[in-house]
Amino acid sequence: MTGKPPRAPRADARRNRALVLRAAAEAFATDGLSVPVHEIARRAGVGTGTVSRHFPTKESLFAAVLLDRMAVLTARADALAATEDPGAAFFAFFAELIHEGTDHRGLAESLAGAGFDIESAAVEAGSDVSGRLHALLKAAQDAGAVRDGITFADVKALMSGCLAREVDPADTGARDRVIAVVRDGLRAT
Amino acid sequence: MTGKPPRAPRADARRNRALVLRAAAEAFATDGLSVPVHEIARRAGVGTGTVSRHFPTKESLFAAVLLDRMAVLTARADALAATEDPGAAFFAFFAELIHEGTDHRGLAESLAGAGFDIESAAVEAGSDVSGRLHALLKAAQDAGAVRDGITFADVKALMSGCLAREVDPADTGARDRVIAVVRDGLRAT
Amino acid sequence: MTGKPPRAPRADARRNRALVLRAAAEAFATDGLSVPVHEIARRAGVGTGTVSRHFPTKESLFAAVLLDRMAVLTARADALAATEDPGAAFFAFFAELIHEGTDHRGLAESLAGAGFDIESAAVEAGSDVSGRLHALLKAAQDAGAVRDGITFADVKALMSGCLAREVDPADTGARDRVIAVVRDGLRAT
Amino acid sequence: MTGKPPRAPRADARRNRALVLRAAAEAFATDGLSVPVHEIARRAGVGTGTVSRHFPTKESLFAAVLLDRMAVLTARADALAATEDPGAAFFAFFAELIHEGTDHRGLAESLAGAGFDIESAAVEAGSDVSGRLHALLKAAQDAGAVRDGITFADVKALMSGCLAREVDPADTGARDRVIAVVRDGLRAT
DNA sequence: TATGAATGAGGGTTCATTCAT
DNA sequence: CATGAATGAACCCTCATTCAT
Repeated sequence: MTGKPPRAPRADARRNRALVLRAAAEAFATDGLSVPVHEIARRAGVGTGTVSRHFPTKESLFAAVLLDRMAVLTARADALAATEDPGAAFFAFFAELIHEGTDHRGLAESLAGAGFDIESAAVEAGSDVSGRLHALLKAAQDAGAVRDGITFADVKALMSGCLAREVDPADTGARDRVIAVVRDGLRAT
Repeated sequence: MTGKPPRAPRADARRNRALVLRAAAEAFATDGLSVPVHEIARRAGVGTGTVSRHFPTKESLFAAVLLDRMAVLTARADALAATEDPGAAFFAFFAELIHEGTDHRGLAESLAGAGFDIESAAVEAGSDVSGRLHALLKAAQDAGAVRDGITFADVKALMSGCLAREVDPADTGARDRVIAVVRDGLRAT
Repeated sequence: MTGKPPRAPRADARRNRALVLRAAAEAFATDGLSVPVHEIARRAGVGTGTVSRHFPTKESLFAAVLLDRMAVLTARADALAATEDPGAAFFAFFAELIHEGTDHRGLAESLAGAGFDIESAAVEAGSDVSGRLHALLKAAQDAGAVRDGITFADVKALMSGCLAREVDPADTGARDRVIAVVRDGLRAT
Repeated sequence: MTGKPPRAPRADARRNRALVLRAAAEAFATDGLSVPVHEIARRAGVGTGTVSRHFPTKESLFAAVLLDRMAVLTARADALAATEDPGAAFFAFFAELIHEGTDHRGLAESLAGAGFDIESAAVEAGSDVSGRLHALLKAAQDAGAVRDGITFADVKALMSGCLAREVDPADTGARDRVIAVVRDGLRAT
């Protein structure tokens, strides 16, 4: 009678998946994309096979790590999109993305073109932080809060600059300073 | 006495060194830091052993590649430092660095923290593009052309943003647009 | 006394055993011995643990698959042994074995010495198709229908030739042609 | 002046290549296709990388092993083709192929369809033992020494039978007995 | 008893570096 | 000095088997 509909995943499987995801996020952030899968498994306290079961390839694991963060960010973007000031919304989301990515060496590497393609990772998983950012940008431009001519690609590049490792992760002031520079530069003249 | 006075390198050795350096610059730029040493040797038309002889490690080869470019840039910085407008000098050098690094995937990766540490590579080789940029920055700040509080690290981060692969290398306009944003953001308020 | 009298297996256990056996036969035949146990479980619609419970190792599963077919063949051999013409009986059984094994990639691989040892698999399970074939061979030789000197091992080798994948499974003619060659070659001179 | 024409391989490289080839032939023969590359390297007394350098994939190594033997056989076939009796030539070559393959478990597995595809391995390397056998077969059929209707595929299947591991490699008599059966069966009626 | 998640050894391959030629 | 073959650790991934649920 129960047939074979995809049953809910077992509790331990879910827990391990989460453990792996957390360990991977940390490992990618700390050591970059070149961290061995083996090391991720070790940190998660599981066997390498368990990692592979949940995430068939290393790339898919990275995609999942990004997705995990992105889910939160997507929601945040939607909330901001509903506020009154498009310019403020865009810049707030921009800053949030930066703070999110801070310390994440893997993310920075991916943005820089080393290792995996970040955009395809996001697409693969169906997330759309990019889309949200794009929309917020357009709204801000329509409202005159961001100078015309600036493209979405430009914004992404500037983002990657704010995420650069040159900015001391422990130094919140530095991060904010760089963000401020970009923000002021983006404002309409 | 006859021991080991640093004899002048043989002519063929010098030529090979140059061949390797050129091939490496191209390879790192095109394929990123993960390009095999073997491939660099192939492009240079020499054996892998020759590469290793001149540059004991892959990292030292990358450092040498950077250094090579840096030598040119250092001279350019000195010329700019002698001009009248410190602000213009700084921004010109900044833009020049960006254009220099454009298309250089290895450089972008290194800036993003993937692979080798760019600063230690520079230090190792004794070059001082960083020092020049630092000095130009300071002069510009003293002249009130760059807002106070901005640190050298901030500038490097913003540079890496301008070098991000998101900016289409073929699209000069895009590159300049991003540079303009950063420049305007850096200007004193 | 209440210890462990070999209780009759539960109905669902028996059914699952049969499901696994059928799926395994198909899988081994189609994909060869290297088919993953996981895949067999999937085809059977059971968990991998269920497969392992009934057949502790992959090899024992393969042995069981062979045994299953062998049971039918043993009966057939006994029927043929009761007929009048020993030569005809032997050759008929020989052909039957070939047709049985046709298309069975796993069987062919096993005969060729890849993967599992077929003889020990049969012995392990107590089946005796080999014994039947052996007996029929001896009778045929005694009747002068098969040349002397031919051993049982020779016959098995020739069988494996008739089962070779070079013979197009879809081409009944080819199969029969090869069988005919072996039959004529085996006949007394 | 010498430019860069493919220079003759170094002496040690040639020696190692030969060592690997010999070790591989032995290993494949003894242990079958599933023998680890690592084990082949161990037997050859070289590192695993050396094996990979000479033979980029395991399959290419197997192909080379076959090719090595095939080169000899091709020459032998050509010699036989020049003799007077096409029937004798065909059967002699057939027997030679069998003796060649005797004991070679890897070859038998490949013929049985496990592991690598033997035909494509041969083709890849440009050898054409198959072609030679085919030609000898046709000539023998034209001369009336082999019954009509028999195809090349039939012959290959029967060959694989003669190579079956059931035939004790140490028992030359057994091998010859099986070959005789096939030969007599193939003769025109 | 059934499940399927977990295990972890082992697979083939790559590549920076060394060293005999 | 130049060469490029040799090295072998390390990589990611597969899968037969075990065991908690």
